[in-house]
Amino acid sequence: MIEYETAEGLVAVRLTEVEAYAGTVDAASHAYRGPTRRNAVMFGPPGYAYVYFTYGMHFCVNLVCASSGTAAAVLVRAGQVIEGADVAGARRARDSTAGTSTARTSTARTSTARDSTAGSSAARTSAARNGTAVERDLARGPARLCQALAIDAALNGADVCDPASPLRARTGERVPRRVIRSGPRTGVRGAAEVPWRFWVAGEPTVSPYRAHVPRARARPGTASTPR
DNA sequence: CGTCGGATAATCT
DNA sequence: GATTATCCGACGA
Repeated sequence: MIEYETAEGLVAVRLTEVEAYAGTVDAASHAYRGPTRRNAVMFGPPGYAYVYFTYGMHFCVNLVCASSGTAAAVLVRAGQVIEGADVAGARRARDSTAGTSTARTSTARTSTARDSTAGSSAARTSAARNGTAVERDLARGPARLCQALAIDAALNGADVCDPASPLRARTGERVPRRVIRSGPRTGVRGAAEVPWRFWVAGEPTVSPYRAHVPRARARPGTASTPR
């Protein structure tokens, strides 16, 4: 489990999906080419958060795993929000509507209905609230998880093993070995065949797998000059 | 359901 | 200047 406590409240996530990165010997790792300013935390002692910013808009969080000098870390990819779903949902709604026309979200005030755990298939009432899907997607993916927890660059280097730290990793219920699956890591270019993505079978909060897609950006010279 | 392209800025060469 | 450990909305079936 990973949890973060702020003035807005506590949000706790039970992890269902992670990815391992092996540092300088792993072509998929940010540490592959040696220490830099960005990956410095990974080369430090274990038990700290390595937070990076990517695609110009997203944060992702790793937990550093090996002792100083070895840049091994685990990317926290997805999980189930088990506490503070209302806070997490408000953050997600806020952030995703940043660019759209609708600035105010009607769901912000009535988000107390998070009781559903039984087999009720109710939900998709009309267009207003589709609570089930929203709840499932709260932390489904590394950037969404950071959004739900409000993790940003300020938390890079945070001590996640200190119980007094606002951001902390905690041991939860043990997952039986046989329900853990593994496969290639998501969206990475180098060492894509290495099966170091791990997830809990059958969990709806596990993010969909996506292979790396090389993205050739629009031509620098042509884009800005309409004619 | 599925695939496709745009957004957007820190980081490294 | 190119690339990116991503997400979202649009569009087609």
